[in-house]
Amino acid sequence: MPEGPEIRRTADRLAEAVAGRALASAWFVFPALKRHERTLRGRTIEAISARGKALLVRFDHGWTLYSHNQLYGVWRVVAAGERPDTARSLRVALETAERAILLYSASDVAMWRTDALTEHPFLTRLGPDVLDPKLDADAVESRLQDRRFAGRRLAALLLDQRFLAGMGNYLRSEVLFEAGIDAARRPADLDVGERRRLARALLAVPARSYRARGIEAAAGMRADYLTDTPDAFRFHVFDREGLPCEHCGTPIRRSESGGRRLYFCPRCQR
DNA sequence: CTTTAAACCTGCTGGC
DNA sequence: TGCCAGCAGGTTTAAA
Repeated sequence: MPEGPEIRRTADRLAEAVAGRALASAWFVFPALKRHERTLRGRTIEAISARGKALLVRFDHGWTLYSHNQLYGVWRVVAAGERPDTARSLRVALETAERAILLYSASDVAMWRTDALTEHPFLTRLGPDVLDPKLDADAVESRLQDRRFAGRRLAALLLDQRFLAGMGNYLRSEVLFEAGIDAARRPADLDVGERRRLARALLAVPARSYRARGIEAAAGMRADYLTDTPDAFRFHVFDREGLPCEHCGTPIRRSESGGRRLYFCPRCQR
């Protein structure tokens, strides 16, 4: 689901189940995609990957399926022929001989030719993926100094997928806390040390979340991320309003920015 | 240009 | 139990 680490984990899980396999059938609820059902039959799923919060399924005939889960989309892996009893609405079903991958609830789904000059319009606007292992702190630092981004408040910038794809709302709070920087600051106003700390946190926090299997290791949605499973990603500020900061003991505060929840330590973040 | 507010997609939770 | 409002980890659009 939602942020970059969770989407990438989903891609891993789907790839493990069906990548390299031939499709026995394909089904779409969307009228615009119906015509692909026939052409996909017998095609091989070459790869399943994530780019930011977009999930991509590449087929061997030069087409790629794009899906965006927004807040509610869910990909599931089931045995071939199985259709779990759920209130969610099924949107896509890709079935191999042994297993099927099912997309529920998402409405932002498209197919496009992978070798076409025009990429999916959403992808062309994305910045580098925060989870890309080739992305290093130097690159993030120089991006912070890019004049497209340097004058913007970090609160808004860290959610902007054109800056870094895959960032999201819980990561925003956690990255700023890790860097010790207030969300109202702008990249242009940071000193060298602060900029360095922010660049490192922008890479380290999402990577840590990904390694911990994101915030839904336990498999569901809300509530699950509050339970302290040993290998789960642990929040330091997000969803911790009123609890003491682990560094200084000051109560964590909650505010709103861009209509989204923002949590921070008023003392540690300057 | 940036920021803000509202709308939209859908599902879950809590209160009455 | 059932209904409804409110909220949600996202994004787009229009207005300020």
